[in-house]
Amino acid sequence: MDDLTEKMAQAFDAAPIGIAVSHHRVLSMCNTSFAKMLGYDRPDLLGQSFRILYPTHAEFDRVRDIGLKAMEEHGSYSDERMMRRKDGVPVWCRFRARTLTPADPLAHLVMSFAPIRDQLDGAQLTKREREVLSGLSRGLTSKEIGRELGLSPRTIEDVRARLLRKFEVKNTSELLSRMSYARPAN
Amino acid sequence: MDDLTEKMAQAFDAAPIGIAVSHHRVLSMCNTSFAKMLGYDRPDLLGQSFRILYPTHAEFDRVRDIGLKAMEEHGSYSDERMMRRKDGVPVWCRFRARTLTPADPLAHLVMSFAPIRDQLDGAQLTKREREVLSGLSRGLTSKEIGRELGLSPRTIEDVRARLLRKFEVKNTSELLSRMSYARPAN
DNA sequence: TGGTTATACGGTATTGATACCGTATATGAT
DNA sequence: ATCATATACGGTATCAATACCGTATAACCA
Repeated sequence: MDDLTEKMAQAFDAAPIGIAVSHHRVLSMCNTSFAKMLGYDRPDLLGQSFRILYPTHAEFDRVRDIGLKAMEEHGSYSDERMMRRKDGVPVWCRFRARTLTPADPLAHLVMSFAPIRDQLDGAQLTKREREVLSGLSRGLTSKEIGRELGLSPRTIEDVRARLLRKFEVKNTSELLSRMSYARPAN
Repeated sequence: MDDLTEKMAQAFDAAPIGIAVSHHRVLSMCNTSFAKMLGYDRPDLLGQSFRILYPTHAEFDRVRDIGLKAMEEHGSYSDERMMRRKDGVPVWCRFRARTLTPADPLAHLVMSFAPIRDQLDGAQLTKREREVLSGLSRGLTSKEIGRELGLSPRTIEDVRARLLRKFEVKNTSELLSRMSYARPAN
């Protein structure tokens, strides 16, 4: 094997950001940063379903279809999401994905994960707050988020109001300018 | 060479985030995302000084000492910085670095670079668009931004509408979720 | 020279966001 | 046990955002 490949493999493993490869939501490769970020050793993770890295099965199901359309069109997608560490502590991450198979995005995915807040901050957000935040960052209205979560739009407004209070911001725009991030260029 | 190394090298290159390795500020390895982000092909970059990737020599000097102390203590460092694309266009990045040689951090660095703003196919934001974006990210209304810039609120709405069209987003929330850290106008 | 875009401003109409009022249940902490 | 908080939902009122209609000027580019 050539020196170039060796160097790339070393850079992969030493990267200051978590990187993982999946095939149909099963992890086939990851670097040390990724494993450590989630409290595992790499051998524990290889071959595992991504299910164990999400807080709940519902969350695992929910995120599956998010971004599928963007990946079919642009080959890439990003958002922010909560991952679950081995000890159960939630980790709030900037997530970026690129598919190598745009026709069937989940068939071969390469992802990067960067923790954006310490665990304490992340843990302070409730499940509902994360779900609503996810919708807001995708530009959905209260009505649309309510439909997605099977709740009254009125309840979404309550949750959003709580988020605004917690982060001491004036409105949703200011909230998202603090919580969100950009899609990777390709 | 074993299959594991091969897989790691593939993941490195397909990662949705720029990754680079340097020895004393000379780039020894990078992935395709990194090269493309800055408008190069990888072979153009290998062996080059990082100098060419910064807007000015002064900026190149300035960032050298930034984070050195943090890396000596923790082995890693992160900030936001401006990189310079081959065509001269500045690119704002979330920068993360890990040193493999804490005693002399710059001796062996592994870095990740994530653009924090969409590239819009090379097109750039106008001065007005940046000014308005800055106001929006601070949660100001059109009326408030208009007052700040000495313009009619109506004009602010025009600029905002243009931003929404350019980035193909539904509303200001989705816009800001992609733009994070809007920079004040220059 | 005409076409495109950015800028700047006016109007109107509809929808969404935000802030209040209220009730109710469940949970967890002091 | 009481208090605080999260959840969930109803109403109303007001303001902002968004999408249209229009005009006008200036810059740049083929």
